[in-house]
Order: sequence, then C-alpha cells, then structure tokens
Amino acid sequence: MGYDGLMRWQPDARGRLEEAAFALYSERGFDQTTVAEIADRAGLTERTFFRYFADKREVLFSGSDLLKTGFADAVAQAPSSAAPIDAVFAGLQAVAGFFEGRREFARRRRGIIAVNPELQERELIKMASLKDAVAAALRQHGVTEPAASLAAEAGVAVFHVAFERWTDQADEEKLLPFIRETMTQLKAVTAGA
Amino acid sequence: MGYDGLMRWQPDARGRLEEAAFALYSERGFDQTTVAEIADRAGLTERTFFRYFADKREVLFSGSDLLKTGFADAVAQAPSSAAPIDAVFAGLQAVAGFFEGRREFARRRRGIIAVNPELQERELIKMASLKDAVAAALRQHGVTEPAASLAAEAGVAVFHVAFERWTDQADEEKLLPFIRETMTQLKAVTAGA
DNA sequence: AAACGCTATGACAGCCACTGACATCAGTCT
DNA sequence: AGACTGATGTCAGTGGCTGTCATAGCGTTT
Repeated sequence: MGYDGLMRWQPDARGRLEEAAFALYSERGFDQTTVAEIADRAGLTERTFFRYFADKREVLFSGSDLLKTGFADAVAQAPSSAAPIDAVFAGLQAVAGFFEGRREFARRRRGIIAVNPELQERELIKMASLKDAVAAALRQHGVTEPAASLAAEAGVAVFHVAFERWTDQADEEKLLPFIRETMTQLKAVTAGA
Repeated sequence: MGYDGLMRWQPDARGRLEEAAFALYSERGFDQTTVAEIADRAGLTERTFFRYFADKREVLFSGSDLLKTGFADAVAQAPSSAAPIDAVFAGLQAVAGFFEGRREFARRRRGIIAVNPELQERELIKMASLKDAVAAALRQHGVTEPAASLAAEAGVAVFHVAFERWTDQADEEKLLPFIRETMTQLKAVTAGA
C-alpha cells in the first residue's frame, strides 16, 4: 500500500533533497531559498538535510567526487612512457566522457552558480581539489614537483576554459573538441617568446 | 588628555579590527574565534566589524585589492610589442615587489588560511578575481580569447606555486627568483610532446 | 557660543545556517 | 513478541550577519 502523505522512509532521501534544492535555487535563487524550504519540498526536515550535506552549498556538488576520481584515475592509468601533459590529456578525455549527454544539466547548474559568489567559492575549491588529485596521480607516475603541480594546474585550466566555452554554445556538441582546441591554444600561449 | 577606557573615536578602527582578528585567528584558530571577541579586542562592537568587512573571512584579505591592481597595471603597461606571456611576466615582477620584506607576515597568514577550508575558498576566489583582472589587462593589449584567459591562468598558477615554495623556505629570500624558475618549468611542462 | 548637521559608532531585535542531544519510527533478527 | 539497528524527527542553542534607530563626537554656520 502507498504511504499516507508522510514521506518518512520513502526511498532516496538524498536524491529528493538534491532535486528540491536544484529546483528552488533555479526558481528563486540561492540566497532566497532556505534550507527549511528545501527540506519541506523533499518531504523531510532541515535536520535531515544537514545529515546528507555538510552545508547549503554542498548539495549542488555531489558529482564532483566522481569527476575527480574519473580524471585522476585516467591520469594514473596513462602509459608510463607518456609525458606529463599527455597523461593529463588522457584525464581530460575521461572528463569529456563524464559529461556526455549532460550539457543541458551542466548549463543550468552553471547558471545557478554564476550569479552567486558563495557558490563560486565552492566550485573553486572543488577545482583545487581536482587539481590536487591530478597532481598526486602524476607524482605516482614519477613526475617530480613542481612539474606535477604545474601540469595539473594546466590541465584543470584547460578543462575550465573548455567547459565554459562548451556550455556557452547553443548547440549540443561534444566537449572533447573544445578540450583539444583549448589545449592547443595553451601550448601556443606558453610557448611564446 | 587621553581617552578613558572607551575607544570610541580612537583612530584607525579598521586597522585595529584587522590586527585583533589576525591575532585571535593565530592564537585559537578561525573557527574558535567569534566576531564579538574580535570587536571586543579592538574596543568596538560586532556591528562595527561588519561595517568595515563584509564577513568574518574578509578581514584577512584587505591586501588583495592592491595585489590585483599592482599585477594588472603592470601587465597593462607592458610594451605592446610584448607577447602575452611576457606581459604576464612583467606583472609577476610587480607582484614580487609587492611582497618585498613581507615574507614573515605572508608565512603566518598562510598558516592561518592553510588549516581552514572556508578561508581557502576565499583565497581561491581572490585568485580567480586576480586572474580575471590580468585577463582583462591582456585583452586591453589586443590579446584575443581564449589566449588572454589562458595566459592569465598560467600567470596566476606560476604566482601561486612560486609563492608557496617561497614561504616554505626557511631563509628570507626574494620571491622573484622563485617566480623565474617556476615560469621556466611551466614552459617546459607545456612544451612536452 | 549656540544651533545645526554629518559621520562613525552603539544598541537592539531578528533571521537563518548549522550543531548536539535525545526521542521516535520502521524494518530485521532472534 | 521483544530486542536491535539505522534513518528521521524534535527541540534547544550558538553564532554569523542585517535592518533600524539612537547617540556621541566634531566641524560649520550664524
């Protein structure tokens, strides 16, 4: 039999909270949404929200762990003969796969984050964490510092720039070509003089 | 005659708040310090703290505006014949001057920030803002996107890595040599393959 | 010098993010 | 049935941050 209005013990509390937050942040904006409202919409309480997410921002970043491990694992599994920049590129290819078919979602999520400094801060620290993971994977490959950190910085910079250009596009296209082109241009820039 | 205990209308309220915050964050850590305590130590009230600083973190970042304009102005004033990466390097030289003789302060400040994720987030968004300013200066130079953004990312990455290595050093040395070396290594890494 | 006005600060009330402690509910095991 | 476990609810409290109004110091005007 169905549950009577009460949602307690309904499945996927975490997912419901994510959806509710995403919807409310879209409709009214992050600042104009309270955690109590998110919890209500998900049929839960504020306290439960904070059991699943460390804070009000984190609910938008549940995918970043997968992105991080996907990127770093691909770097770690690159042939050991590969130059650092090529190992990083292998990671970027994995990232491109990660976003396959999710451009519209990525676009709306970016819209929410773009208008709020607090959310931008969170996004930046996720990027920094991604960078650290990539650097660690490179070191595991025998790349020494500071080359590992710099190659990781370069890789994440390429991802960031390419990702923005991809979501700015009107048409549904693949992310990978943007990554390729951005990487080429980074090489051109740093080779200057 | 001197003032009797009350500090109202004592000069440099802002500076006193900065010093008090820096001291307390050092002694007990950021989380264990309340804004009321900072204000007390500065002889002011909590409300006044928030008139000078947007939030509890911002009090540690008052210098970042000077750093940003110093970096960006130097980029903008580089000879128009200079390649993007060389204009960026001119900016980095200005940054090195900015930190002249402030290594110990930079070191302690970094210690406060290093142990607190919220402060790291704030530092990261300041870096991003710095990057944006540098990119804008490059565009003003006629550099097109995405080269401007990428060169700016590269420049800020070099600053970041060099700065960390400089503050890790035990001896008081100049920042500029670290910047030179880091820049060289970035070029080597991105030239790979 | 008295009145005026301007700005920095204080005082107070309130919202909301976030936390700790304990109660309660649903399903499982025995 | 009764005990056990894990997810959720309830409640009280802390602290960051804001809006609003009162007040203190200081210069200016008349």
